Amino acid sequence: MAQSSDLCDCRVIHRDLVERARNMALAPRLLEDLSQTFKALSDPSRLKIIRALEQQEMCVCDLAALLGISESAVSHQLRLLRTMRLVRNRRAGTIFYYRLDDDHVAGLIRLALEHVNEK
Amino acid sequence: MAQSSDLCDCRVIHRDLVERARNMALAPRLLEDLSQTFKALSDPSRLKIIRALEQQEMCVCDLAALLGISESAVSHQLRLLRTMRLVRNRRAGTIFYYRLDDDHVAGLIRLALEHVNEK
DNA sequence: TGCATATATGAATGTTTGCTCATATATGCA
DNA sequence: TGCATATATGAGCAAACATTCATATATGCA
Repeated sequence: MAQSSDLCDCRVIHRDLVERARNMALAPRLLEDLSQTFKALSDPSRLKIIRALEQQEMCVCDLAALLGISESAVSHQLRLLRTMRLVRNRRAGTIFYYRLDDDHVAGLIRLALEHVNEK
Repeated sequence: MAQSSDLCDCRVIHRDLVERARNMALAPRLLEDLSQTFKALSDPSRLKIIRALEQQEMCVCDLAALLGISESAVSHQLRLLRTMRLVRNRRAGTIFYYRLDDDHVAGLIRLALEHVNEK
């Protein structure tokens, strides 16, 4: 393992800053989860789904009608959102109703909207 | 324009819910900006950069040393982050120091970390 | 002015992603 | 049990992406 030997590169201007940042770096696993979470929010179709579920439970075929894409496509996206624990579902017969998993999701959308609107 | 004629599809189970969600949908432009913002946060390299800049200003070559990737790659990523107004820079001679653009960025990271940690 | 340094930009490339189509599963009801 | 409905899953493909390499720009200094 390159300990901090890779800091010996002459192109590093501020070693102390680099070292400090390195010490406070997130664990690789955490970093990966974080990026996957943001990635799940980075697609317009998935954002539309989340916005809709902020207001009400909806089933797969309703979401497909809302977005104007196939139910298969919606199902694929919902699986991804479920994997990231952004949405969850409940079964009612053959129908699955989806809703947001927790409050963080809506919070993230709200904060990002604030950022975008502040031009 | 398909008014609400596209709601006549027989696969729509709950027309009222679909209609309500449609009425509250985000403007296409806003939706696109939102997804681009999250996309900017969805890459591990860019997240490392942002985490580092949460603590201190840093220049391009320091960030390259920290991440272990080329300065060119860092520069490309910084341009993307600048475009999304997530970071900004100041010039000091030939060196550019980067920092976070506003408080929303750190807030988004904090919220997403809460979500990820709540297993 | 001319050279060195620090960063930016463009083209090229291997990888990832979102959708479609076809097929599988699982529940409800006759 | 057998068929219809609602959703899930897998393979395949075009588009988008992150990095590298080569080159361009711009500041500082001799």
